[in-house]
Amino acid sequence: MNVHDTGRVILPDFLKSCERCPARFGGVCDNIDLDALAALNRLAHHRTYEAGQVIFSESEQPDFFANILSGAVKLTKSLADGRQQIVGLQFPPDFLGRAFGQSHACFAEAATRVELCCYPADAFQALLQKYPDLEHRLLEKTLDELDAAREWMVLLGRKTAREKVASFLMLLARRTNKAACPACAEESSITFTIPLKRADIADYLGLTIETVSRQITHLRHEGIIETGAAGEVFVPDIAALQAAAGQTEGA
Amino acid sequence: MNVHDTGRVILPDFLKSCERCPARFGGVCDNIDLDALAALNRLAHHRTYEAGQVIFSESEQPDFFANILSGAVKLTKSLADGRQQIVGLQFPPDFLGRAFGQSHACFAEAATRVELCCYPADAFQALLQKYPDLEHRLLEKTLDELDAAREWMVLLGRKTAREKVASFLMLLARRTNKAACPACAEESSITFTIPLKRADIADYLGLTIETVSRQITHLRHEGIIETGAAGEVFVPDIAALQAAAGQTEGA
DNA sequence: CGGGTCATTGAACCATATCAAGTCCTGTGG
DNA sequence: CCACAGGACTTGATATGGTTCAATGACCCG
Repeated sequence: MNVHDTGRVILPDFLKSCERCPARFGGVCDNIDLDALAALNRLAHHRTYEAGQVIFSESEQPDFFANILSGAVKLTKSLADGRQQIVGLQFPPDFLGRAFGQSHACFAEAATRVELCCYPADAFQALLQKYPDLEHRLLEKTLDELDAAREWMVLLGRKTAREKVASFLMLLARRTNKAACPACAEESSITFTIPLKRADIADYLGLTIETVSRQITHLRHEGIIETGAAGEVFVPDIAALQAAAGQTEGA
Repeated sequence: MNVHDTGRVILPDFLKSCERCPARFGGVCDNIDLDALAALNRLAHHRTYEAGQVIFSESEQPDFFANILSGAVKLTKSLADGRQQIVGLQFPPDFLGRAFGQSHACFAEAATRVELCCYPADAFQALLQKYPDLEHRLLEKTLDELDAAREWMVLLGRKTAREKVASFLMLLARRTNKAACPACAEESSITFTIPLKRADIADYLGLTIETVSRQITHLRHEGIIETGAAGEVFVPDIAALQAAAGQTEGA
């Protein structure tokens, strides 16, 4: 993960729209020089997708890249017979799209209502070339995603259903609150909302919806989580959930 | 994947040692400007590891990065109780190491005898800053690895044991021969050697050694592969193996 | 109230794990 | 040349976690 130090910089007036941007800290546009930011700003246009809408599809040539401003995006890949796997779940301030590729190699779909800050593909790639700072940020973010993907490979290959579900809840606890409130990382309890249907969770964890449902029920009976309406989850003791998730040795 | 166009450039004398390097095409040092290449060349020193030797370990701060010149490297992560998952299998001309990180987030071990072309970490990162070309190449390679990791997530989460083993063999067929002979991609049959023990294959595929063994036997009985001594595999009809591997929709 | 989607629960089944021999290969020493 | 020891792999029998199939329940919206 990256240290953000642009917070100190006061943006000039014409970058007002970036000042309060949810992707301001941690996005590709964070911690780059002002010229680059200004150029990006000129390129940007916002777009909104409703839950379930396709953002781009596999094998389609990228025509734009984007920062996620709000909501959650599923990246999925499927086998010829329809089996699906979610290969990435993205939240603000993640970057969306595969630079320098013939195609995004996967399918992106809004899991909830999603707001994006979009850049036309060609122009963005030109900026990457012009501003090494920007390319550096993209590299950092790509490396972080690679780390996350590998962490998930451990989950998919070696964890039990219970550990998978617990890990998924831990991920949400971390991702959906870090942005909102970096300080509350210290809290020992937490509340958040699951932005996915059971079918999506199953596709993310390499399980079936029935197994996901059973494991959630099981965690509830154990007192590790409490559930409310509309996918609300309360975790009284994060450490207990963490333990149920099984830890990777390094961490 | 990237197009290599440096082939046309004739290297000056003092870069002789790079001229015949197995990482010359496709490595981080491919397709960068001559100054950058010369700087890398000055930094580089070769190192050899025997099969089974640890190259670096998780949580250790990176002190060098490297190109793989020959052999195969396993990147593994494990859970606290010892369950293991191989999260990356690297061949020439792959890049080894996590730039800009507090730690490599995984454990690297030589799967076979391995030759590396190593760069001291600090100096290499300084070059990344100095030569955007080089950083660009690293970004491209990182993006390719992310694609590969996601492809593998589909395998881990959604493929059957038979498909997993067939996919693994396809991977070897592609990786161990592409470098050696780009042209033979067109052949319909192929021979290669499995550079891993059953235990490693199992850790790569999220299976047990017994299951791996049974599936290999099964593929042999079906006539999809023939096996010789020392892990040699002959695939009479690549398309048949490809079919057994299950295809991801886009491909 | 009725029809749809989504989630939960139960029962039976099956793919893969687990446990336990056995076999093959290779190198070593007599 | 044979005996044999150890590791890697294979094969078999059994167990089980997770899937599959089927029914039911909860909620929403018109």
